[in-house]
Amino acid sequence: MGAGQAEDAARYDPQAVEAKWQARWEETGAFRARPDDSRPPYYVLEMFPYPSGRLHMGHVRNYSIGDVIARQRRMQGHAVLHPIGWDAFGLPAENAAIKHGVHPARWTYDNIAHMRGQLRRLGFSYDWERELATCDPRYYRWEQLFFLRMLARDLAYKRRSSVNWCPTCATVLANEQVVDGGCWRCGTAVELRELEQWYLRITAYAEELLRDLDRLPGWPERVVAMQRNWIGRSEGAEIRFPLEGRDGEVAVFTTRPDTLFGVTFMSLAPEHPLAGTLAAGTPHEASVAAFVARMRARGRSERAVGKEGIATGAFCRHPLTGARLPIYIASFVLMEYGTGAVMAVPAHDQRDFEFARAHGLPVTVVVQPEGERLDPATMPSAWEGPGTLVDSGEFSGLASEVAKGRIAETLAAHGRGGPTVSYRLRDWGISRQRYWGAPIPVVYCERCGMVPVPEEDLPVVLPQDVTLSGRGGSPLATHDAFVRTQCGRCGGPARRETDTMDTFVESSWYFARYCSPADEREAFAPAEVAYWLGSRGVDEYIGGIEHAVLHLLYSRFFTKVLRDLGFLALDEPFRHLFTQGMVIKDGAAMSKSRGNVVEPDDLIARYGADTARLFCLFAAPPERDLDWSDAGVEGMSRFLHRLWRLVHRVRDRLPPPGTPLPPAVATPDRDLHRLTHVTIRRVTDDVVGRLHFNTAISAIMELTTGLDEAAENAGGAVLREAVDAALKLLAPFVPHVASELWEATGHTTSLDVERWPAVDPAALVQEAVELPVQVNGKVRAHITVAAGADETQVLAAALADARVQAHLGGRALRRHVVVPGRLVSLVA
RNA sequence: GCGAGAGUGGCGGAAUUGGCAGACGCACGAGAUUUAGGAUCUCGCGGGCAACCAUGGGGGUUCGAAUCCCCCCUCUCGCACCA
Repeated sequence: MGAGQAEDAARYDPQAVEAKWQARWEETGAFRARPDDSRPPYYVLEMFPYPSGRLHMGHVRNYSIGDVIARQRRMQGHAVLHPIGWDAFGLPAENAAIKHGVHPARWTYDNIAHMRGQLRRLGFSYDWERELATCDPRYYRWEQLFFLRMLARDLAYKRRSSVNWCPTCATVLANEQVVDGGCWRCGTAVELRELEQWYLRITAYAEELLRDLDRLPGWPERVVAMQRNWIGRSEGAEIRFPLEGRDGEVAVFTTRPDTLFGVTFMSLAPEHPLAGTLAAGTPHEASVAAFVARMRARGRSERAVGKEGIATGAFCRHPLTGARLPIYIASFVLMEYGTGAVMAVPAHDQRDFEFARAHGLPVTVVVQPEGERLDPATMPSAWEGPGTLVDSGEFSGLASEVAKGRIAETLAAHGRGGPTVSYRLRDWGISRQRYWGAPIPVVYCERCGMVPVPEEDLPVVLPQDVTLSGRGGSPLATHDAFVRTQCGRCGGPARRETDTMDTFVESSWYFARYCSPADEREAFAPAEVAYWLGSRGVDEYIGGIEHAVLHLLYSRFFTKVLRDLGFLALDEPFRHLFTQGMVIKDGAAMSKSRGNVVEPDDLIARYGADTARLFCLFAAPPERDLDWSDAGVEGMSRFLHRLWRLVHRVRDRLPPPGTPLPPAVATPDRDLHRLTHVTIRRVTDDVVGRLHFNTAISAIMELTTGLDEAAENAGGAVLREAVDAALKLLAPFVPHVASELWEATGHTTSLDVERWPAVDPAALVQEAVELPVQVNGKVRAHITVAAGADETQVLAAALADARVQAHLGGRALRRHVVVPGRLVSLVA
């Protein structure tokens, strides 16, 4: 079709427009982040993706949200750091290698290349020069350094214990990575295995991690709550019960020291060290060993049914009364919590109660609730509430709350325990028996034992030439050239550690590395870190809620460790956290098995990136789940086409950019002028304050509708102001089409660096306002009064209205309320 | 059980501090234009003929409640034998 220029311009072609602007941004390095002391810094970060192969709509939404913030803050005059990278280690790469014979590195970097292309095609304003991949030795060498420094400070250590084992992934999982008794990645039921593992001492920071949650007002409450629960601080007492007839004691943790005189037996976890030894050489030995073996074979969730147990035949003594207490092994006692042993008080703990009834053990009531008398013989369940102590020696008669402290003190005086605090949080197990991860930089010397790799020998590079069988065991263990090495201390023969680190370690500090991703001498260049992170941390961190106690807890821990190691001057990594909702279609999350996946590539090919972004931002406020709607996408596309036509229709009437408004905007133009500034105010509030992009976009839509209606008659300068404002306000959402129209309306500057429009309060002033009038609580009329009218005038106008008169029906006015600018309320 | 959040038209959602409930978009209906359109434009669009009734249900506070208070129901998410 012999298209003239006019026809070309009249047609919005997103593909062409987007290609043009993406090329220009790349040429000019428009989004390069440089510290600039004349500007306030702003660091906006989205959780970096795992390079799974392709983006999904959740990514598009996540990164669209971040990009609006980045672009808007830039226009507000901030120097903005908006980086992107790849969480590139992990099991899928290794599984793909086993299945398809591709090397994990190849698979990973191919995926990165493809996904990088997708991100560029969406027009996100990243500083691509800061892109990093965690599988790059130039990245993980610093992680190995942190590990060595942690090792030197006893914040990293190795210990043998029972750990969560995923048989499908053939590796160990941290407690945080076990979800409902299954693997967080594949869902397979987790088994317990006895293994020697590396741990990071996150428990040393339990108190600070908990306390500083109060310093995170910019975090969603529920994430804070989840972390608080996860850390699980509880105050109570440690109490030690001496064993009968042998040396040693059983230590327990209890939150109810007040019930100490109600203890009738002891319960140990099957993994408790005493579980194997107490019955040794007695008639109980075989049955206890069998029970322990049976329990150990069970996973955590299988154990959670029923209250099984067995007597060891051994006894301990009550620390205050000397009473003889039988020791049991019980299925429900967890080795990971407290001391792995529980003092059983059946009258006042439901679990102990059920166990006692099942095993015919005595029940002793020592706390009587107010207005009730518990009878051990007939009570149907334990009384776990407060009350008055009975049968508790010198403590009888005390309120249970008071008795807690008294008994704990008395125990301390007798050297049998004392007040203490227990946490649910366990140390973070980071050993993984897999290949595609960062090597743990230690060696095992025949002479010196475990020896850290000297810092100057870092990085310990992951070898490329491995065979991945998928048959379990760390693949590195079979790599002779890797394993065989020299001791860094004595130079003798040594074996390398063949476990790799949990990939959550890499993602715990990447946000800081973005400050100086290419620095070869230091992990974090001080000047860059001081500027971008300072003591504030990331200004806005955006991602899914699923990492509430994984990544987000580990990152907080790492930040505090790096601070204490002198790498950062930061207490908390993320000043403000934004958790976006999921993308839902047909009532469920998009997934291949459901067949409800929308491919970003298809969407972009059909409508362009601007439409894809706009829909993600418009369909719901970002913290809520987003219901996908193909028709809704059409609507967004229509809006952009309409905008395009509108701007091209009016562009010939626009005076040159920068034409000043007349000193006083005259009446027919006032409405558009006012609408422009009302919109600026609404959009600014929504984007800066609440991050409610859906309402910001609808406000801009209203402006374009108003513009459309006023276009024929509006004066040039006011029209220019409205068009410019609309394009600037749209720039963060739909940067390509906004830039193109900006250029089409005669601007020679780049829209990306334009200043965000400011509200002119004078423009908001109205000459007359319409007010609703309520009579006895119902709106009965509308009156128009001068904007500055005082209460008397407004009331007079309301009473003069015929409909108001009719509804008053001649009755006397009993009361009136005039809210200036809002309404009039009359009571008759 | 504990913790967090949500419940508003046919649908997604709006109402920022108690002040005109339903902005904006979708879907739908009518019309215009068009060779045609799943393009574009205009109008309409919670229910009810109306008085009125409507923000999960029931009470309350108030001149006025989607919004605040009390009780209840439903749904989503997280944690859960944590001693």
